[in-house]
Amino acid sequence: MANEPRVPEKDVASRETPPRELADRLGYLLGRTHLAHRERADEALQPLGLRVKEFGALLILTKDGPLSQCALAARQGIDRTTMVGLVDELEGHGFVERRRSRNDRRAYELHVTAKGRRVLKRAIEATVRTEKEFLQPLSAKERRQLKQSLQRLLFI
Amino acid sequence: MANEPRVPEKDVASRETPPRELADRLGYLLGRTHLAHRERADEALQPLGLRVKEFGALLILTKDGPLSQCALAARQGIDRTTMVGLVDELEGHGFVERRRSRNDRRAYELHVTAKGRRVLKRAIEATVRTEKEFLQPLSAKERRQLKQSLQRLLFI
DNA sequence: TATTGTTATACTCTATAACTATA
DNA sequence: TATAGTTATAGAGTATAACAATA
Repeated sequence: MANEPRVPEKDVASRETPPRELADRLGYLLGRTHLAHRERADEALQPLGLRVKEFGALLILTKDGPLSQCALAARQGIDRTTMVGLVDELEGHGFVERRRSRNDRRAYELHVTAKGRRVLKRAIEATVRTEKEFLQPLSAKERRQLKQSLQRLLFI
Repeated sequence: MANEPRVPEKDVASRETPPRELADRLGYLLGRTHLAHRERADEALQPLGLRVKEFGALLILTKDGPLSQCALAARQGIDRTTMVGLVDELEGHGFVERRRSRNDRRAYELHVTAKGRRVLKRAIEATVRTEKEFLQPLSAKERRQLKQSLQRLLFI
């Protein structure tokens, strides 16, 4: 059975008075920035029938697919039992096809459909636009440095 | 009744292969960085009987208290029904006291105890240390710029 | 025996609705 | 009527345990 939550969340970013005591703590800044950005990204993806998690799955499958559900789950860092519902939803929208693998008949090969590729293209455009708008307050140089710093923190 | 979850989460930051397709997307970078940092912060706070949310509450109460539960909830951007359990936990540890307000006998005044102030001092030290370790890969200038950029994105 | 996909189940987090006591 | 705190409840998200089919 597919998950069908799709409930519009409250605007977390604007519903509270910013606590001055926390405004200089890295954890607070990261958390609030992440939340604010994800809200806008989900908003931009909603008309396409995607959320950020499904967008990520579609992106990975398109670049590196076909993959099994287990392999995809590992790539996204989620449990394989959670992946069932995620693929149900992608398949329900016609973005992905489950094909039994010839080599290993326990596993599926997840194939992105033509419709899936079309929606991914639009989703990429939408999220690139969101990112640009979100980074508006920063100069081009500051944007580059922000992303570089985050990458260094993650991948070093 | 107080919440007593306190379940050690999996190490989300290290359990997956970084998908190259996502490594340049702002949303992915913010999400992973936030998660990785919060894991370390929760780890550092756990011996003190705190998690990041309770740490924030204690911080706000110490700087701007006494506050009512509603006022504190508004400051933290959470629901007042959720605040009940949070204060239960803080009171259970002896970090905070509920005193009936004289002016408005429906409301409490939340007072930080001496024990609460002691633990907050240690919690601040622990999280400052965590932040420093986390930002290690960056130069002093890069750290300043990272936090400044995040603040600009949030508060402008 | 181990692994893939699946279901049932449970746990965490959080919010809504409804209650009480005060205002 | 409205608000502070509380409880019961429900929903969303995600994980663990157990199962069938296959390796």
